[in-house]
Amino acid sequence: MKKVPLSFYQRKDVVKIAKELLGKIVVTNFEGKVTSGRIVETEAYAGITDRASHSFAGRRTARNEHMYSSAGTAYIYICYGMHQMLNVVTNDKEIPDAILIRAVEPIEGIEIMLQRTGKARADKTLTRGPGNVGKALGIFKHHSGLYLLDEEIFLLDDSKKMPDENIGISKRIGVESAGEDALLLYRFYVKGNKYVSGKNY
DNA sequence: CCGGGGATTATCT
DNA sequence: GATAATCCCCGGC
Repeated sequence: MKKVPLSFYQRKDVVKIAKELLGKIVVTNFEGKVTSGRIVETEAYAGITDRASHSFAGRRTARNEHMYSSAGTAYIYICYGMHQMLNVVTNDKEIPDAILIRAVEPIEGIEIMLQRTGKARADKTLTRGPGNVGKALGIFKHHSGLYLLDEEIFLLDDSKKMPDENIGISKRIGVESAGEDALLLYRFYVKGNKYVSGKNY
């Protein structure tokens, strides 16, 4: 299986890329512990024009600095003081587009994921929702800035095509304070997959 | 299955 | 000092 190439991330249309990330496989390899899962839910955050984006209106701080990195960088931040959220940075350097990985379907290293999350069983909550994805894959804020073509966090493409009729589209979750931008249809998910968060599947 | 509310702290004002 | 791109548990049905 091949890594998702840099050219995939370098394109300009972050919403299109968010949709195309469905079906790709996220792998983490930290200290010899390999865990992976198939992406089943994503959300696009469209840089400086998107009121729901951390980089809206060009806001740039220590937290969101990696949104401005070149395509194929991981942007990880802490939400609600405890959840580690994994994003994929797209578009040119200095253009802060990113895609939040909201849910994956576990593939490899399920025992490790159970240890990390403290769960007794591998049920649908193991990797459902962005906070759980970060926890199961062992992702922390200090991993922000890693390059997705290196060996610690990367994406694989198994060449299976995700048919359009299997893809659901909706507004994003938890961004009510973004005004009218909260209505944008920037969330994509695999219809019927039990790991998709929310009730919308 | 569904809704309400508490947890918990980095980050920004 | 307020907010946050969330999660879990609990009670009710």
